[in-house]
Amino acid sequence: MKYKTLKGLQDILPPEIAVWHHVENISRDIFKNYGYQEIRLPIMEATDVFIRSIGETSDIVEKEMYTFQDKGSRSVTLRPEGTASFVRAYVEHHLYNNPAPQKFYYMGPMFRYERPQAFRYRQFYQIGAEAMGIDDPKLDAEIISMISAILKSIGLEGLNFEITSIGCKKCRPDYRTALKNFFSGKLDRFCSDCQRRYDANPLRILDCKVPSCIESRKGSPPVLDYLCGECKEHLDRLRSYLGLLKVQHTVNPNLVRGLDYYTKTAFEVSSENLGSQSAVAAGGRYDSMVEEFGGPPTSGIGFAMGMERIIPLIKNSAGGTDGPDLLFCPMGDKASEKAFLLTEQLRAKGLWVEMNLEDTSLRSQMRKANRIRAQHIIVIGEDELKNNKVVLKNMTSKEEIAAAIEIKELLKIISDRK
RNA sequence: GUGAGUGUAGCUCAGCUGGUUAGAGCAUCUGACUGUGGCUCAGAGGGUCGAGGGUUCAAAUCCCUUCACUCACCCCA
Repeated sequence: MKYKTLKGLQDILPPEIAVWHHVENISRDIFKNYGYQEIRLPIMEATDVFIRSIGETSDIVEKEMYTFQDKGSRSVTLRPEGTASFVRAYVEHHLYNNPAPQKFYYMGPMFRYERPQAFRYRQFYQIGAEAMGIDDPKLDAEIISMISAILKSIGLEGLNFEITSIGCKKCRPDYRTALKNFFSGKLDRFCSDCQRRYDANPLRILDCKVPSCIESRKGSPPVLDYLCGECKEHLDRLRSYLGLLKVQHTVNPNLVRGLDYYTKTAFEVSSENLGSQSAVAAGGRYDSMVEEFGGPPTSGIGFAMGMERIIPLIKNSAGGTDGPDLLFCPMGDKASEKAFLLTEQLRAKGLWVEMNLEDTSLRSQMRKANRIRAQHIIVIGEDELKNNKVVLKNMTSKEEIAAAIEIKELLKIISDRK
């Protein structure tokens, strides 16, 4: 084999596409009910768009971006996630001038240069949404409830919703200092990654899974104790709204997002059935990114869900698809030409029509009709041409009906029996 | 970037401690008294056994190297 897909990329073939459409259609329907409109964004941006938003020290920026120079020597990057591009567009097109909240959704491929693994690809597809201009936690609750509605409608079970608050510009620095103070004396007890994290992003030490680090960080100051009044109230109200909407969830103070732009609310939806890549959807609030991108102070909240993680969770996803409404089985050149014409004419009338293009035995044509699940067939040969009559056979009921070789009549018979 | 596992037909795999033209099931195509399918039966096509090197009279099988894939760590959707 000469060529193969690049590592971590995959072809999605027709049988599976049906499931993708299923997920996409449900999402679109529910987004519509919640007032979200589709937005389509480029799959690459100036590299700075991602560095400035996701964070210089984040894993994504440090080692996972597909970055290259274009022919004009500009550094461009294939988007590793959707929100940064979205905020760029939001500011570029002054979308904040529309009545708040402005709500958008998108679906499309993202790119991260990681070692592929089960449910993890280098090109992966996300469905995401962003709601802008309102900092009331009702919006947080609404978006989490919407995710729940989508996933429930898709039919997923065994999902856990976790939420937390990671503070804001005002209170996070205090917490950061408190953490560093706590760790500073015993840094040698942590793994090399954590020692690096100490300077880069001490919050990530809380998420380390190395046993000695888990042990050594016991008694570290809890995030929630350091939230400012505003952040604390935000979280409390979010919880009460989620309760009102009956969205089951737990608070996980150690939930750490890999993106630096989050403020206040962060959340993650995980599945028990995905092995080690358990995150199905995740998101959070970002109340200062618009301003950092040159727009007016505007709060925002968004999420993304991973298609490759949702699709394997869908049960009995393999559905048998029907074949063409009609298949012509011509015998001989003359008949084949007539069938060729009729096929085109009936297609123009809105039917799915196929014909056997190879001159093989009727038996083999019938076999093929069966295999492609043709709903009806018409055998057309010398006799049929001479008499201007054909027999239309229903392949499931075996019922046969005589008909004139005439578009209107064929169309009517097939439409009636569909 | 680190660690482990696996590479034989389109797919799933068999091939024991090395021994003649490498197998099965499924799938594909064809045929079964010349124009009617799904079942059955018969047959056909399809593999440089991931690649390169080595040991041997002899390698899919043993050794080395390499590549690819998979899973896990890190991190994440």
